[in-house]
Amino acid sequence: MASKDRILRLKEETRANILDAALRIVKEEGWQALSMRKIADKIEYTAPIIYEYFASKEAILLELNRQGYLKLAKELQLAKDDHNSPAEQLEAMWLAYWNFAFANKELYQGMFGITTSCACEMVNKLPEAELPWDIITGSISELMKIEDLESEIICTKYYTFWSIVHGLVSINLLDRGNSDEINRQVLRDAITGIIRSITP
Amino acid sequence: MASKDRILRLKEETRANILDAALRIVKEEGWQALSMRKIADKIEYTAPIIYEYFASKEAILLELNRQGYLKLAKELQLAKDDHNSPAEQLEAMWLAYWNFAFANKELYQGMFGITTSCACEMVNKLPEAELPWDIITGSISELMKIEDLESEIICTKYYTFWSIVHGLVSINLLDRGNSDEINRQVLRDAITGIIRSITP
DNA sequence: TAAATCATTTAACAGTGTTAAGCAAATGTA
DNA sequence: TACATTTGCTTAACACTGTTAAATGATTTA
Repeated sequence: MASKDRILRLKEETRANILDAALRIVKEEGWQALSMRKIADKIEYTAPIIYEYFASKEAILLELNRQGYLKLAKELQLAKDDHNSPAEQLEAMWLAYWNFAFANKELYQGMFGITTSCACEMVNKLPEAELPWDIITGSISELMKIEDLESEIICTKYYTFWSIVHGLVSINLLDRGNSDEINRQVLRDAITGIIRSITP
Repeated sequence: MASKDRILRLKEETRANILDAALRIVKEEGWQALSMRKIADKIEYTAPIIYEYFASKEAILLELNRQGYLKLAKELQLAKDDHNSPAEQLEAMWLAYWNFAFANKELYQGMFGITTSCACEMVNKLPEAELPWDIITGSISELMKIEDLESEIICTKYYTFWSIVHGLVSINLLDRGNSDEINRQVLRDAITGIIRSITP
């Protein structure tokens, strides 16, 4: 009886190992270099065994992204909890978003890269309460004193925020035109600018 | 003697055909589906012939991107020429940028997609006068009454502009959270906001 | 007409994701 | 203990990828 548990635990472990190996390869050699056989090598198995844990390579990428969204949500929540006023919360959250992107470059590329079009579908499959979207719009609606989280105005403001931060992030991920500090300042200016513009 | 010319002309033509076929495949089936054999099929040759015209698949992608940058620059210049004041020029140019992105979705993805890291290196290999960068910073420096196009302040403002527009574009390319009109309005607001903030 | 060059194709290599078949060890059953 | 069954894992294979070398057949040159 208990051996069943042990086996299940082992299975869960190799599943985690697969994901871990995949992410390690991506960090070392980039998304392009990720292959099933390389993953298998890293966990000291042969390739077909992976299909016992994931239906396809795509499924592995999807799961990595899912974990990325959860991780991002967790860090946003952490940043939010550190502050009381919605304005401070928003600033802290978008800075946390920025930090997440650079601390997890490859993950972020997978999650929000233009070519990986799964981002949208993926986001919708996550547990609602833990979505980055909800955590942030909460503060926006509080700041604007609008109850309905799904209202058009909240949605628009959220997208404005997201666009600016994501734009800065992605341009820095591919070009790094300015120094870190300058870009951080641009980010800060943009964020406080929007916050001011939506503060009643 | 003249036959040499004819042959050269034919060669130039098939080179263009290769690029054309590649872009058509990408538009029909996405970047992921692009393969040498498919290109060869479309131009009614076999795959190895492509290597007479391009060193590798990567080289084809690079050339497609190059053409994309030139096309974008041309449209920016066109938009610029339609207006006199630098403020109007900037608004028109960023709207043209936005329109280019959606009229050439796949091309834009290739040019500025996070995962395709060639964007930065590519841009630097283009004839200077025709770079998007130069066309836009010209108007910024005129508006701010600063001579030096390479000065830090101009550079920063350019990146601020670019980040916001690119952010809006790329999020709309993967999510389309709002309607077209709303996003266009967000874009307009953002652009006029920055223009106002840098107008002396 | 013979030689040389050119354009193009076929065949092949190493790699990819994925599936099916096989094997060998562990487990369940009598 | 002996047999049957399931499990874990590997080998072999398929269709595809980018790319290269060799072979072929047509065209130009001498």
